Amino acid sequence: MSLKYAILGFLEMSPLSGYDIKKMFDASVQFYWPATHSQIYRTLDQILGEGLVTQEIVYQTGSPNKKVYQITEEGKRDLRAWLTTSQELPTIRHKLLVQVGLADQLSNEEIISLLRDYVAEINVRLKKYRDQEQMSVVSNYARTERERFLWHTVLLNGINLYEAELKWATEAIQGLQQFE
Amino acid sequence: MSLKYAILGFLEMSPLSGYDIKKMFDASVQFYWPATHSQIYRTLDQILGEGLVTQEIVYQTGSPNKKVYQITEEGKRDLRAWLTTSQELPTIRHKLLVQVGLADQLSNEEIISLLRDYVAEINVRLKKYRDQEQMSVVSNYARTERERFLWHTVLLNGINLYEAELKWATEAIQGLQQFE
DNA sequence: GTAGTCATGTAAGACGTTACATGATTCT
DNA sequence: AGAATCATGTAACGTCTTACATGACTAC
Repeated sequence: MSLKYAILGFLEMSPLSGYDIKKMFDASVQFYWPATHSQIYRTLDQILGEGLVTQEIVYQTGSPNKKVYQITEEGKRDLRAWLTTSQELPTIRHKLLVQVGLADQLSNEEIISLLRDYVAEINVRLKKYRDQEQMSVVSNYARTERERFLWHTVLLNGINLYEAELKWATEAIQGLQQFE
Repeated sequence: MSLKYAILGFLEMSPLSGYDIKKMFDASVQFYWPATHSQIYRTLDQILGEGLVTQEIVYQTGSPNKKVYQITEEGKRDLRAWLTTSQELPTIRHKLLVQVGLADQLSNEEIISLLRDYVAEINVRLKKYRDQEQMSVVSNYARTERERFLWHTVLLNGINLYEAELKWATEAIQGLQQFE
């Protein structure tokens, strides 16, 4: 149930509709906490039931009506409690590693092809991270210098991680060549 | 459905019971593809129905009877097809990063405490990886030099990854100190 | 005696993905 | 004419986790 807290975290900055929240996910936490709109709408219903948010229907002409959510005092307390609780290490389900571990029945070319595809996808991902860094999507929301620093720290994590993967993959390709 | 292929991969090395498979998961892929026994038994039932494995009941005295599974030709074909298919980048759901992104409402001490706990858990994890490297659990199963290399490559991935995380976390702690 | 290993399973619930469904407005 | 944006939702399905359930044997 971290989706719940990510949503509460955004609502703590300002009241938002489900649609707005989805956009904020895509513009920021997308890569380390993806969420679909169905998930978001369901979770909003749930936390509304728990009294962590209130809902206000905004009638619009030209665009569809929307439901704007606001965090309650109870929601803030709940969020704060979660934010100060240490979490367990993330579990990564890494298909490529499963493949590499079982790959002795493949040819070198086949394994290298898997690794090269991985490298290519990582480069795409890294570019997205660097674009985010440039555009500073997040700066629009960040209210303090410290908050900007925190978001930047989060971004750096992704860049570091994928650079480490890149290094690993190229070394693996090189190492494989001894089995020609 | 990668669990299915991880299981087929193990069965490709030798016939095994569900219990054996669970032990092999824990001794090798544990950190990048965890699985519980309920998941494994259900998946075995499923792939038995698909004709990818055959089942033989081994009656024992002293220990409970067991069901030993063997991969079929169809299973081997299916496995091979999956092994040569490029997978999408793994999605990591990283709670700590969600917390850090929303952490501006916390004090420096509170954030640093989160990061320190993270560092501590990573050190535990790294130790497990290094033990695996020493004990070479996998060497017992590896039939060729190349297979040993592949398993080692997989292990290295984890070590690289967590070392990158360690570096990131210590830098984050340092960076935070400018907001005293 | 009590904890651990061997060995299997079921059931409920939490969480996530994909597809289906609608409909006005605006931009190209 | 077609695509994108705004805006919400439901339903089915797939996957994963946790708890419940049993029972003999072995080692301390």
